[in-house]
Amino acid sequence: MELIMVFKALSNQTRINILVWLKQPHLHFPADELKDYDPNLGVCVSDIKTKAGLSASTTSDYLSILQKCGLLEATRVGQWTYFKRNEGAIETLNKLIKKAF
Amino acid sequence: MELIMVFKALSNQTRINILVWLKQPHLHFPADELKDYDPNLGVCVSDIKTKAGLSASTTSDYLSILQKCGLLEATRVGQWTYFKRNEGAIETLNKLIKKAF
DNA sequence: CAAATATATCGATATTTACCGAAATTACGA
DNA sequence: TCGTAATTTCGGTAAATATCGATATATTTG
Repeated sequence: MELIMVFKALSNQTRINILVWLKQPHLHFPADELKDYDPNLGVCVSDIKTKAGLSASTTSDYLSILQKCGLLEATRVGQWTYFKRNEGAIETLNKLIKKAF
Repeated sequence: MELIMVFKALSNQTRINILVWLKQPHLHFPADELKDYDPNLGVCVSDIKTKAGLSASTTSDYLSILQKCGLLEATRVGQWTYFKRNEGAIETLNKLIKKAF
């Protein structure tokens, strides 16, 4: 995990929000608004797009940025891509930050 | 402390380095290369500039960015400005990150 | 297979950031 | 008070990031 990549990923309010929303999906994505949700897989791109109020392309970009630095994991199921937090990586990040700083 | 400001400040390798260097100044700024060092005040801009290999203006910019988001503290003594880590803020940051993510 | 849906990728433009050198500011010392 | 040193501020240019719409790629379904 590249600390600087993580910090770049997190220097955008929407990307911070996505990480927070995905901590408790049921809280931030009301069930009746969710097109698709599987606790094991996470939330699909469209639902995050709607919540963030961004275009599909930007949303896809953001999720990809968060994934590439390790904070999110993606699972493709049919036409959907579900994203969820990589809790292990987030814990590692906390330790890294505590150690480095 | 604005989390996003901190992340922006840290999305630059040199600024990350500065924070790490200032954790143990004696280790990263050999005594015989230090123009000025006071454990209570920190390290002066010129010494950080030399270590970072950047221009004076960029170094000043970077230090100011780190200071504005709360990670560093500055003390002006005569013609020198000494910078040191704000350990309290860094601890707060760790807690904030742990809580938010 | 054709149409529809979800997502990803590809330019394109606007904004932000990275850095620099020059100039301004402040402090010191002869 | 003049010259020198340390730092900051001020433009300026180059590179990176933000964000979009259009297009491309899968996948599902009629």
